[in-house]
Amino acid sequence: MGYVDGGHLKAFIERVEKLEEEKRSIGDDIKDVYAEAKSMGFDPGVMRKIVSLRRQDSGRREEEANILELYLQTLGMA
Amino acid sequence: MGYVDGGHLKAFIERVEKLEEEKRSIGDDIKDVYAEAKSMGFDPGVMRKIVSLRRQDSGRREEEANILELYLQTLGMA
Amino acid sequence: MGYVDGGHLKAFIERVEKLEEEKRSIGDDIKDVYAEAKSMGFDPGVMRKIVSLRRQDSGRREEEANILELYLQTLGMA
Amino acid sequence: MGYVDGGHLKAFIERVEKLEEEKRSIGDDIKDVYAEAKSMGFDPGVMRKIVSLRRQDSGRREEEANILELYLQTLGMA
DNA sequence: TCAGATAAAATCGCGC
DNA sequence: GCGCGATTTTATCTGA
Repeated sequence: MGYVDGGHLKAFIERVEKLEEEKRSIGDDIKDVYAEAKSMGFDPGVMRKIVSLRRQDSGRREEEANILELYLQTLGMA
Repeated sequence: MGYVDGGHLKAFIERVEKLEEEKRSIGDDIKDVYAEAKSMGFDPGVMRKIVSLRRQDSGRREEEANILELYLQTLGMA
Repeated sequence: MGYVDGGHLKAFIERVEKLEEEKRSIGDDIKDVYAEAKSMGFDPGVMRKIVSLRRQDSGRREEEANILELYLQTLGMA
Repeated sequence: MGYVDGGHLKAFIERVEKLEEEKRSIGDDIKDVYAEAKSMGFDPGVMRKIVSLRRQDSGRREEEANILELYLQTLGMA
């Protein structure tokens, strides 16, 4: 122990950093969309709520599917 | 008063949702990189710390470190 | 700058640590409840899902109230 | 098969929810302490770091710090 | 600039 | 012991 393959480590770190940069860039794009919408008279706060509610909806649907499956498993095990 | 252009609103919402989906996808890619690194013997926890350290603006980091140092000394922990 | 009231700082830190200890203790109590339920034949996984869904429900109700208020404000401003 | 004792289940769920409510309440208390400290001129961010440092098991902290150091040296960042 | 809300990151704990 | 998911904590962002 004590040896580290610096070349590989560096490559991994840089891949992560590149991906994080892309992610940040998309985050900026999202902000731009809200700004553009706002400039056209839409309320960004309301828009964010809508997006959030729609996200929760799909999340909840998934959860419900999961719990259904769990119930079936539980019954199947009994 | 009270009129909302639903067509434009819908388009904006969908653009945001598409971008958020891409963002999530990149997040998954990042997880994959860490997993791959781990499978080669690297410690993902430490790698994350490195990425985090590099991400922080060094100026602010030093500033905060100084305050922390001061507090620790005050508490007799340094 | 450079002076820190160590007495007050220490007191605050200790208050936080005491509260965190209580929080951890309650977390343990929760685990105990699940364990007890499991010993009586209930499925902890299913129970957690139920608790989670009920929590989401109240959260969603709040969010819907928020968005309603936002809409009203938006209309009131128009 | 398929029978569930709803009375007991409901009781367990409610015990969990009550405990979770208490936990949330203590979380709020902690936030209050930080707010009060801030109002007296302390830096909450730094205070959180101190609490975090004290919480960490020092043995494990040293272990991880060593690996981090090794990686940083390998990358030429140390 | 600050508080409050939102989202991201790190950590923790469970089940497999 | 490992991955996965939930929780918690941190950081960012928005609006006052």
